[in-house]
Amino acid sequence: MYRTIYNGELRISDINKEVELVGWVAKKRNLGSLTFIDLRDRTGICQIVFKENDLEFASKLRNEYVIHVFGKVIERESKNKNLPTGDVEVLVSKCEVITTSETTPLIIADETDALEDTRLKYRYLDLRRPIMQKKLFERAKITKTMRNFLDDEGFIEVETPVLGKSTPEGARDYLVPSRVHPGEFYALPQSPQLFKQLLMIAGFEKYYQVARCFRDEDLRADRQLDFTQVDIETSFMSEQEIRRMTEKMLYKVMKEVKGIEIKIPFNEMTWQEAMDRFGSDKPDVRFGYELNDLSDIFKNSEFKVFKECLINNGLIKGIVIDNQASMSRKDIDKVTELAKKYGAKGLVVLKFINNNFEGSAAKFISELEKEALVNKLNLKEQDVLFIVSDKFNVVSDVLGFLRCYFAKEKGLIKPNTFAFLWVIDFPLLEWNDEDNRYYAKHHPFTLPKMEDLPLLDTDPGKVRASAYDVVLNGYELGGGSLRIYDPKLQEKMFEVLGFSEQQIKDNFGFFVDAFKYGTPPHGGLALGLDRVAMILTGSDSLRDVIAFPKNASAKCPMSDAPSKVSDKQLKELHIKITD
RNA sequence: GGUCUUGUGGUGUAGUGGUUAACAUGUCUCCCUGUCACGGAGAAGAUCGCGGGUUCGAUCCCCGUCAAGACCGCCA
Repeated sequence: MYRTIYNGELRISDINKEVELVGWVAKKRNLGSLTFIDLRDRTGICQIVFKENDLEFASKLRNEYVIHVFGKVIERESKNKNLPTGDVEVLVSKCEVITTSETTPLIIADETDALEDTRLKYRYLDLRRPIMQKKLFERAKITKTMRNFLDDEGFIEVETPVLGKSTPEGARDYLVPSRVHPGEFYALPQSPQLFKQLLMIAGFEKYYQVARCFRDEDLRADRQLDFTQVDIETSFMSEQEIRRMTEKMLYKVMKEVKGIEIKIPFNEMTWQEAMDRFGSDKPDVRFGYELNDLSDIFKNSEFKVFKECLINNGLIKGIVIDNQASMSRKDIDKVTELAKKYGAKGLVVLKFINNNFEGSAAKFISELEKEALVNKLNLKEQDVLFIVSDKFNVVSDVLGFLRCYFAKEKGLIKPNTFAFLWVIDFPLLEWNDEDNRYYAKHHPFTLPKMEDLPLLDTDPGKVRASAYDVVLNGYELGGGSLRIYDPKLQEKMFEVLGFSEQQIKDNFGFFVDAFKYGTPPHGGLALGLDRVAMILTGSDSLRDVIAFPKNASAKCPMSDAPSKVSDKQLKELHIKITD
């Protein structure tokens, strides 16, 4: 036996107990004939004291040594109100060094000085920091709460294969070469989509899985190569029922993990409304700065930029930022640069000062237009109006970004506020100019809205889907849909997407076959567990809630993966490196 | 694939066309009986990412390269 109690659990009620403790030396304070050591384990730290005969031993102890301590719990002469264990300390009677430690390359404390690269290289030390442990404990609690909820609701957890079949749609697949079948490859799942639908056909009715998913795309602060989804599928449930159930689950998570009672049901917004008002299909609704359509006001504009935009079926929209008129030429240039990054050709900036507009484009605005703007936008002194004129997508992207940018700049985003939202009625399809065809916005198995079915032949881009996303603070937490269960409709979908008979057979043959044998209406959703954990722990990056993440260039700085393999391995896999 | 930013003792930063390369923290030694970001005194520790160029002289300017970060593209 190593310990009788955890370090972080010692309290005044333990006084006079003889205890055994283990842990890491977090800090040593040598006062001459008295030495204090903060001993850390996963529960926290407690102070141990060395006196008299033990002082020589204490002098040999260094940070991060693992030690085994025997002693008596005593009340402190001077207490520390900042520590849960601050009323007591352990007077050492015997101490053993279990293992020693070299000087660590980073400071093991909540406030470490190391950059992320160093932290990832020595991740096992980074994870020794109490704040990192707290985040992973919190993540585990989120998973556990979800599992408990789904178990209680009668769901069965089923594991689906990691080695599967490559599918053409969606993200780039991670491929795994087959040794037994030269020239053939497995793909790692981007999601267990097909399998969970097959489980519905099999008749399980309620399935879930905490599933690892893989996508070979570039990383971001909120994107990893491999990530975890809480994947859910149900039979015989309506869209509303699935949403209500998801809300109940998130309610429970928020209550048990954060102690916050969120409002359910969540607000709902159609995709069209989200795009029109916020320029995003995952809007952060913790602040305003909504988009306004100004096309009408400028319909007779003499301003060349606006005029040409409207002729080319574009539109003119703007956002109003309050108390922003003090921004300098330099600030405006910076914001314009950012806008260009999101595809804008330019940005019209109008300051509202002394009941008039200032800015390089102000001279192109007629008196009539000015009046209309002031009335429509309810402008106040020192407001600044940012206008973008372009195609719908560009206008939305740019203004959607700018509203978030200014909200951050102005500190409108308060920590520990959570704005959940459903975005519903997504478009079924998305046109791709490059490939000159439609792609499924969600995936090819998404059920179109029944009332929009006739449009599938006449105007496929207008068809809405029974698809929904749950959004939190501007992040897409997850999404789902009802699935097609009529083989004829599925055939039609493949047709609209431009798949040939052969392609369907090769890629989805087994799946299409299964639908011939009695398919229940079904649907579900998948929640990005990493993102939920990131937001609930108040982290800026997914990497803070994943134990061993990849860095931005898809490498693991600790293990140095990916790495070269031997010629022997390559030969077995029938693979040749060409460049 | 692209844009931008960064690279200086173990760690994190400052700085300069000619320096003994600065500061904090960490490390080591000595002193200290109530510390808890302990305090005091001292010491060690850096080919200024790598290669080339400009220059009498480059850590500094230029080019290339490598590495890291943020974002765009991409992520059904």
